[in-house]
Amino acid sequence: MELTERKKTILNAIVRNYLETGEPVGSRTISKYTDLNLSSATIRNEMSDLEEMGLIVQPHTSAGRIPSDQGYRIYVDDMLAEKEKEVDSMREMLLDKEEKLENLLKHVARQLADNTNYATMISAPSMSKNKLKFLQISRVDADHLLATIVLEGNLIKNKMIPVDEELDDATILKLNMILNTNLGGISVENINLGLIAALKAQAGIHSEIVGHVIDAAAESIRADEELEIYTSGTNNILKYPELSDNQKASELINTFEEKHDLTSLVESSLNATEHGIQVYIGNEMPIATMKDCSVVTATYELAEGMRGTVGIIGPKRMDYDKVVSTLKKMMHQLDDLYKKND
Amino acid sequence: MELTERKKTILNAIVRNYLETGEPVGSRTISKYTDLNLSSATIRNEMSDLEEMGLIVQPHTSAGRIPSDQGYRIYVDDMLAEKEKEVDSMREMLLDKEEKLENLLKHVARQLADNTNYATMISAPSMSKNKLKFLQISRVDADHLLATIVLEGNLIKNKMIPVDEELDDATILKLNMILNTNLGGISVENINLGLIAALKAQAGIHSEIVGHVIDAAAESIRADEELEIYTSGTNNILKYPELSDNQKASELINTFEEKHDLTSLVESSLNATEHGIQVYIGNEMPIATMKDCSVVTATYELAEGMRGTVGIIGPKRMDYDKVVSTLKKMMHQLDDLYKKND
DNA sequence: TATTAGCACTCGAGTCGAGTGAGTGCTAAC
DNA sequence: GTTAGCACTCACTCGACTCGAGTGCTAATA
Repeated sequence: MELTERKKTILNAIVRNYLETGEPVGSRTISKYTDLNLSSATIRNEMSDLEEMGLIVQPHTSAGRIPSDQGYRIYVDDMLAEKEKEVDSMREMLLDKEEKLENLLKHVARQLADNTNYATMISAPSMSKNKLKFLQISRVDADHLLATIVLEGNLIKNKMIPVDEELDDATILKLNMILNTNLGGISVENINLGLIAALKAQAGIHSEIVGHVIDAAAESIRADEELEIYTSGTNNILKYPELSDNQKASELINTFEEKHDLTSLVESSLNATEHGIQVYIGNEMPIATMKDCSVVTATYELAEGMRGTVGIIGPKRMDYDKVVSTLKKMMHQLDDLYKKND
Repeated sequence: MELTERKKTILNAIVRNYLETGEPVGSRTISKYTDLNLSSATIRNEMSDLEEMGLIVQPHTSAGRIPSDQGYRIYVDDMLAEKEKEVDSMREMLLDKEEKLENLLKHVARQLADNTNYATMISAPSMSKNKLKFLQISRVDADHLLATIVLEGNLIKNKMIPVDEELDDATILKLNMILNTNLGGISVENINLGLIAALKAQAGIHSEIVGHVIDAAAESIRADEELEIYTSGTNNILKYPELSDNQKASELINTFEEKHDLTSLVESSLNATEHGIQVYIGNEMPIATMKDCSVVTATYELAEGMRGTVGIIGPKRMDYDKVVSTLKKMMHQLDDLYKKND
């Protein structure tokens, strides 16, 4: 069966109405809601078709219809196409460019949650493509060295390295020289075994320490990779009856607190090459506990390769329109912020 | 009216029973539950007295009784006195001593949540009494210095310092010397204006940079002070009907996510000098959103002055007994961990 | 004097059935 | 192709009713 223009109009009307009320919507409502000037009976016929096409469903006989995941999908795709052109003004969000990255991210998450009344998440930018800018080893006490690693974008990592023998200043100086000349400007993912071997050869008897530093670099970056996700507005979930069922809500809240599961969403979103905004509806989601939710994600990029994901999580009947606008706005701000910052 | 031994037994029985079932408990139940061998009628008389004394309340006429905050208080105090002696074996919790502090704390929070089925929080240890161990300034690029600060216990802080003029190696070496000789071994709270002035004098034309480093030290430590609290098991709140009312649950979850409000609890607990364990019941709590909860807190100390708080948050009818045991056990482990580690 | 048995009373929770209304599908007429 | 009309479905509401756990009071008992 073909999805005629009229069917599309009716589907849109159903989705919109349902987004507002959260109640199944009936034929009579649509017959008044649209300017199609059709009687409820006609609408009923069309709705019957739409149901057959799998775009709407009836929770039970003699109830109105609600959109299926597929129905939402069509609505959302249309909306996104529409949004493409639209330049859109909304309440300015305040971002302070002087904040530490961590605080900035938390701030973004909170602002989005406050603006939308949904739960939000943001992942720290992935560092693996980021380049090493500065490395340094310092002697902290008799049996500890401190490795300090600065990445492009001035992100800093530290790692304590236990040592058996105390190193003298000259050795440390030499090691620092070796590290910086060989690794400066190299991206983390490009540090390969050959490079490591060459470094160790140069370090001579202290090759072990070089190994530690490299491990530290790799490890501390990878550790972050896994887990740095900030969330906000988790409690908003309880505002939507369809999610606040105890069992579901509990699982959702746990997903947000543990954060681990959210990484799959982040990855999925980062891998999607299309226009920044990505929408996952119900079962399209890579996370099982979220099958009753929708998520709108966007990808931001602070510097070459430093990309992260922002996501807004709500019920399937979330206000996609507003969420997409808000996200786009936020993305612009983040972009601006970085460009000025650099 | 006096709280006779018999009344106390009955009160205890009521509390215990209510902790288990969450239902108001009636006189007949108690008459069987205790070995007092009293008829329900006698119990009723006693209960009537207990109610008059404000230790139990009736949710409505013709319902059983439930403990009031005051009633819980008596029960808990008794229990704590009892626990004082008890050495207690329970399922070993796994703590890996090699973890980063942050991960260790998260781990502790999660373990406690898993073990108790309540929500948990842990504050990072307060640093202000901690001593500076090692300071260092490095030139990262033409217009940025990196200040690295290591505290006793090997906690590391970093701060980027923008500079106008590029400093030569000799100057940086000199500044590092000044910083380490003057500040090494000093606790953060003991850095006063006189000391700062002396430092700046020594630094000569680079006094501004010294000021920045000190600011960085103070600021980064204070910033942590405010906010480093980790939570786990927030979703457990929804397991208890008396808390999972939408409005209350939402506020609670928010308190846990924003974490800011939890600081008052941390402070209150740190200030209480008594035997490590502290119990807050209902309105005794410094946090308004938690007036239907109880919190059991414990204080841990990793090093001289580095004290933090662990808290377990549940409904007023939480299993105080188990919670206290679990907390004590955890505290021992943390203590052991540090002593071996050092 | 303390304890107990007995009884009337209260009140929340659950069950049942009738009534209501929003909604559908189908059919026949326009 | 559209519409009016009608029978039918089904969740929801609401009041009447029952049930049972629990209380307080009184009078009898040890």
